[in-house]
This record gives sequence, structure tokens and C-alpha cells, in this order.
Amino acid sequence: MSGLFNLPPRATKAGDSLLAKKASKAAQANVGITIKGGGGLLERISTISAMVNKNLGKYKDRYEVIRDEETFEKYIDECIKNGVISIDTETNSLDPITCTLAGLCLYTTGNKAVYIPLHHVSYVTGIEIENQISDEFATKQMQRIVDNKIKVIMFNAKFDIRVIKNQLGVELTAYWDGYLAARLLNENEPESNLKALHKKYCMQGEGDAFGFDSLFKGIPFTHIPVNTGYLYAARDAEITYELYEFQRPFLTEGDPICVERDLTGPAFVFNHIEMPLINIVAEMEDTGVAFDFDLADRLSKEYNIKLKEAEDKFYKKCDNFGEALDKYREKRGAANKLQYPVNISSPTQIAIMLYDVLEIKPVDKEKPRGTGEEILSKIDHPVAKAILEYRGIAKLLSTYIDKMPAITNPKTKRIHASFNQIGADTGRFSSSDPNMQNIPSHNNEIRKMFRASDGYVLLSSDYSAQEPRIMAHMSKDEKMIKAYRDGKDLYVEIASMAYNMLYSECKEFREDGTSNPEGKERRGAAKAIVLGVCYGKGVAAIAEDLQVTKKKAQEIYDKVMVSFPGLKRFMEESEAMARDYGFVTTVWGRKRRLPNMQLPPYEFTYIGGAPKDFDPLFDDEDEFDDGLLEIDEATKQKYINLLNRTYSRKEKEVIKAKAKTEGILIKDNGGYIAEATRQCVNSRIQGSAADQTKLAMILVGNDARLKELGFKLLLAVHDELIGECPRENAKEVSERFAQLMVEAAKDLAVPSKCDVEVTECWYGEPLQLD
DNA sequence: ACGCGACGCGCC
DNA sequence: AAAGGGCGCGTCGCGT
Repeated sequence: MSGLFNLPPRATKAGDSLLAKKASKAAQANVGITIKGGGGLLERISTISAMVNKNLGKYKDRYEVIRDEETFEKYIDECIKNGVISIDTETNSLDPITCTLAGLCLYTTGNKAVYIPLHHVSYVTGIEIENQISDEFATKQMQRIVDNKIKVIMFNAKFDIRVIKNQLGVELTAYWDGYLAARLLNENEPESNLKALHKKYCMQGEGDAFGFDSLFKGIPFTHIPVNTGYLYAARDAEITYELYEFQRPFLTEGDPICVERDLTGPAFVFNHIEMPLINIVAEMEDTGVAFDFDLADRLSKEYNIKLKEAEDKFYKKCDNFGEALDKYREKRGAANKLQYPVNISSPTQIAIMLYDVLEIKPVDKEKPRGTGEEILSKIDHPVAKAILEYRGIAKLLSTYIDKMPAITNPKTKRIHASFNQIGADTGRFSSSDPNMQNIPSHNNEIRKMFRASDGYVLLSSDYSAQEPRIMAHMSKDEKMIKAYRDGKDLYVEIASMAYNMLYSECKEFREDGTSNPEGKERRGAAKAIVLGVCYGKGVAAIAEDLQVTKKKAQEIYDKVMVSFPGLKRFMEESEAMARDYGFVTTVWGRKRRLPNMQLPPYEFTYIGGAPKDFDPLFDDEDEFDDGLLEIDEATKQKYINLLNRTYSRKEKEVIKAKAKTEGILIKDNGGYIAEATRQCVNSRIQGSAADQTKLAMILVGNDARLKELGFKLLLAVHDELIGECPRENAKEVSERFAQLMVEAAKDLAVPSKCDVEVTECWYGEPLQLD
């Protein structure tokens, strides 16, 4: 059974909003609402109404539409009485700034879940319909929720908080976010959307008959008739609450279930990191970053010229062997995949050109027909160089330069990226639309498109050596801790141990300030090893990084391990923890489940039904069909011994093939186990770093003094926070900013350090303060 | 026309 | 023996 644990498909991390991802892109790009399938909007809506009524008709009396103020107010009275409410919003797009709020979905215990239409329109005339609650009144009721400190239950709270803030002017704070809770309770959950979670955990897997999301796809909720939409909408508020009821004991510190299930760590992270962070992130996204359209324009022109040049150069190089290309095309006839001219951005065609036409010997045994950066740069041929040059420019243009202006918000003219608070399974943030975490930094022209608002300056503060410091803390290695406490450069310290040399001989610069290339190299080697360990890298890959032989890399690696025994111990402990319990933890208690660490190295099943010695008189044929019949221990052991005796993949294949002739299928889990093993240390370090940065965001985002000084957070890039403030406050803000980030790391056994840069644009020239 | 996986590549 | 952790996104090419 454990074979089913093979690398689950990545979950859809977006929240469970009504519209599909595609629709959101269209809305964000401000191309307006387009209805899929051309015309027929009216027909489609009639169909939807019929479908919804048929399938959700059973809920008709369970939910209610509120169309008058008195009933709305009374409903909020009930919520205040209960002290708890679940809230969901329906909108016509996924952009909280420009969307129209179609209506509110509310639920509180002992009452029907309700839908309150605010801005529905007639799908025939497009004009707002009658009998809807006014924004003013809705605002009043939302404010009562805040004033009476009702616990607000949401799913993907950041979205609804932003919608209600932007459209009604009230800033709610969620008490519970079912999405973040689900991500903490099981980051390996195949689907973390509301309906899937509710179905799985609240309905024993028996959900509603059909998927409404696909049904509504492309149709704005404002256009759905209220008498149809309310069934769907009100139900969301109710299931949001039911999911909360299910999740609550697991993530409530002190609840017996939480303690029993060993969830006090995740509960701490949920209550003291993730939940308090939501409003900070919501505000950050609403603020957005100012954008330099002129620079974007200039870069676009510049790079499009460069692109054209690179393309021409490629064609010219191809012409040098044009005959060979033609010959190939002719030879393959109808099966020919090589276009004329060769499509420079098609990996398939590039592979044909390099390996079939030019007959270049493969440089990588694993990828004999690879066309990636690494492989191309090893191929000594002008055409390979031309491809690399073209790719570099094309990537910059399509992903960044031309993309950014198109994604600026039509209303604010700024970039409002989305941050998924637990985007990564390790606990890290992820960013999308656009991804602000992979903007090129080597080529800093691109980053300069992002700038401070007029009269403001940009402040960027990053943790210096965040992950190695966390490594020092978690490993408790005395020498590592001492190095940081003494204010030393850990990489220099490690190099000095590994090479058996003086500290000063391993520094990038000498006492007098002149550079020391040998020192720099030694420090670099140590850094590569420490980071390599962080990432679970092997010695061979480290050797590749350092451009030294594997033997040499192994030597340095061994010396580092001997010099810092805590490091070795930490790696072993982390792996043992994952093997014994199936998970590892961060400094603050977040978990990363690694079920693959508990897989048996090999699994045995009968194939093709019965084994050879199957006797139809005495054995039941059905037993063999699902691999139900256990293979006897002696046979298993025989093969395990054989497999363990060899290290070569080829020989293992031979053994597996031999087993097959006996009707036995051997599944080798070695690859999955190795992958999980690499994640053990990495997840703890990366996850702890994420916790730390998040704590810093909470301190920075809630700091009263920074607020007074007009400081606003704009971006989070893993170990770096970026904000802006009025120019005249830059000095005080930059000091306090760094100080708060350091404070967030006060629980570590090593000191933290933050470097702040004050600029006009991202990666711009540092400004002189005062 | 669209969905999806593979590949390639930008960042920390 | 071989071994790079975590993302999002653009393009291609295949399948529907």
C-alpha cells in the first residue's frame, strides 16, 4: 500500500474562490469579463439555474436570502449573541481592488446560513436589480462585527478581508482561516480547497453531486440570479464553519486532541505566526509597489532589439550547415519535425539539430538529448552560444520586462502581487501574479522598474546569513555558535578549520583592505559546503560548484564535518527524527511531514495474477489479483540481500528482471527515500527561516512607531523585507526596521544581523541619509 | 480552443 | 551509484 505514497501531485494552492484561475488573469489584466464559448450567456445562465436548482434544491429551505435591512441587522444580532460568525464573499473577479462585491455569505450557529446580495445585475439588461442591501448598510453591519469582537471564521481569509476592506471600508480580522489551518495540519494534502477539504473531513467523502466551480466558470457571480446563486453562496459560509469545527481541536493549544496528536507545535505556529500575519500580508498586497513605466518602456525597446539581433545571429549560424539541415528534413519526409527556419525556442528542434544533424556527442549521460543551460554551455559550437544568448533575452522580455506593465493595476497603476502565506510546503511564502520573488538580481536593470512612491524611499532589509545562523542554532554546534557570538564570519571560520589555516588567511580581504583571491576561494569553498548541507547537496554536486575534483571536495567536506561535530549530529538527528516519526520540525514548531522516509527500501508484489506454483485446486485465484498474497519472508530476504550487495543501477535492474521471471515485481523506493532524506535538514532550516521572517513581518507590520513614520511593508522575499516611507523619516525608519527584524530572532542561540539599504528604486544607488 | 506535463530558468 | 531544497511561469507539444 505504501507504494501509493509516491510524490503526491502538488496541491492547488489558490484559495477556493468562485472563479477559475484563467478568469482571474483576464480580470487582472483588465480585459473585462468575457463569457466563454462566445455568445449564449443567457442560455448558459438558464442552464446553470436549472442545474443548481436540481442539485442543490434540497438546500432550498436550509438557506435564505436577506433583502431588507431589518433582517440583516437581526442576523448580526444573532452573531453577536453567539460571538462567532463565518463569512465568505462572492465577487465578479479575483482582484479585491477592482472587483464588484456581489454579496455576502454569513452563517452563525443555530441559524440558517444566509446570502445578502449587494450588487447583482440582471443578466438580461446588465442593470443592477432591485431589493439589494446598500453598501452603507453593509458597512455598518461589518463594523458591528469588529466593534463587538466577534470571532470571524473564514477560508482563505486574506481575500475576503481585502474585498471587504476595499469595497466596504471595514478591516476585519479573522479568528480562524481554514485554508492556513489545513496547510499546517497537512502540507501534503492533495487538494487544499474548501470543498475538497469539507467533503473529505466533514462528509466522510460524500460531497455534492457535481462541481459548481466548473459550472460557473467564466461567469461573474454578479450575473447569476440571486435565487440560484444563494444556494451555492450560503452553503460556502456554512461549510467554512463546519470545517472550522472539525479543525479547531487540532490547532487549539491545550485541547487534549491537539496534545494527543502532537500538534502543539503547529498550533503555536497557527495562532502566533500565521493568523496574526494575515492582515499584514493583506495590507502589503493592497499597498502594492510603484512602477516606473518609462523605464519599462525603454527596457522593452532595448531588449527587443537585442532579441532580434540574437535571433539573426542564430539563423546565420544555422546557415553554415543549412545543407545538412535540409538533408535531414528531406530524409525524414512526413515525420520531419524540423521547421524552416529552425524554431529557436523549441527544445525538440534544438535537440534534433544538435544531436542528429550536427551529431554532437552528448555531454550529460543522464540527459543525452538535453538542451538546458548547463548542457548547452558545455557544447563548444557557435549555435549553442547563440541559443543561450537568445534564451536569456527572451526570458527577460516575456517574463519580466513586457509582463510587468501589463499586470499593473488599472486603478492604482501599481504592482499588487499575490503572496501565498504557506505557498511552499516548508512554510515559505510564495508569490504570483507577478512572482516578485524571482525578479532577476544579477541584471539589476529589471529590479529598478520597481520604485518608491513619490516623496518616499525604498527600504530593503535582509538577514545576513539567515540559514547558516539557524543551522548553528539548531545543531547547537559550539564552534559555530561561538563564531557568530564573536562576530566572526562563519564561512571564514569554517574555511580556516577545513584548510588548517589562520582565520586571516581565509578572508576575502587582507588587513590593509587589499583583496586576497586565495582567501576568497577558501571562504567560497566553505560557503558552498555549508549551503550544500542546507540544501541536502551531495559531494559530487559540491565539487561541481567549486570546480574541483570529487576527491578534493570530499576532503574538504570531511574536514568540515570533523571540525563541526554538531553539524554532523544535527543531520543524523534530523534524519532519524523523520524515520522514527515521519516528520521533522522547525525552531518554532512547524512540521514538515516526510512519509517517504518510512517507506521500506523495497516492496514485493506478485504480478500477472498467480505465481508459477499456483495450484488451482488449492489456491484461490482472487487472492493474487490485487497483490494481496504476501510473499514469504525468505524469498524477500533473498532478493533484499542480492540488491544490497550491489551499488550499480544496472545490476539492480538485472536482479529485478530475474525476480520478474518468478512472477515477483520489486518496487525500488530508493529514489523516494533519498529525496526525502535530502529534505530532512533542508526543511528544518528553510522552514525555520520562514518562521523567523514571518515573525519579523508581524513585529514590523504592527509597530506603532513605524506606522507613525508612514512606513509600509511592500514585499517579502524569503530573507528580505522591503518597504517604503517618506524620505524625511528614512533614517529613523531604517534603524527601527532592522532592529525589529533582529528582535524577531531573539530566541536563537546566535545573534542576528540585518543590512538595510535605502534607495529610490529596488537595487538602486544607496541614498545618503540625514 | 483549451488543459496539462515536461522542460527550462528566474530568485532565495 | 548518484544524489539540489523551495517556488512560479513561459514555451512547446501533445491530447482532448
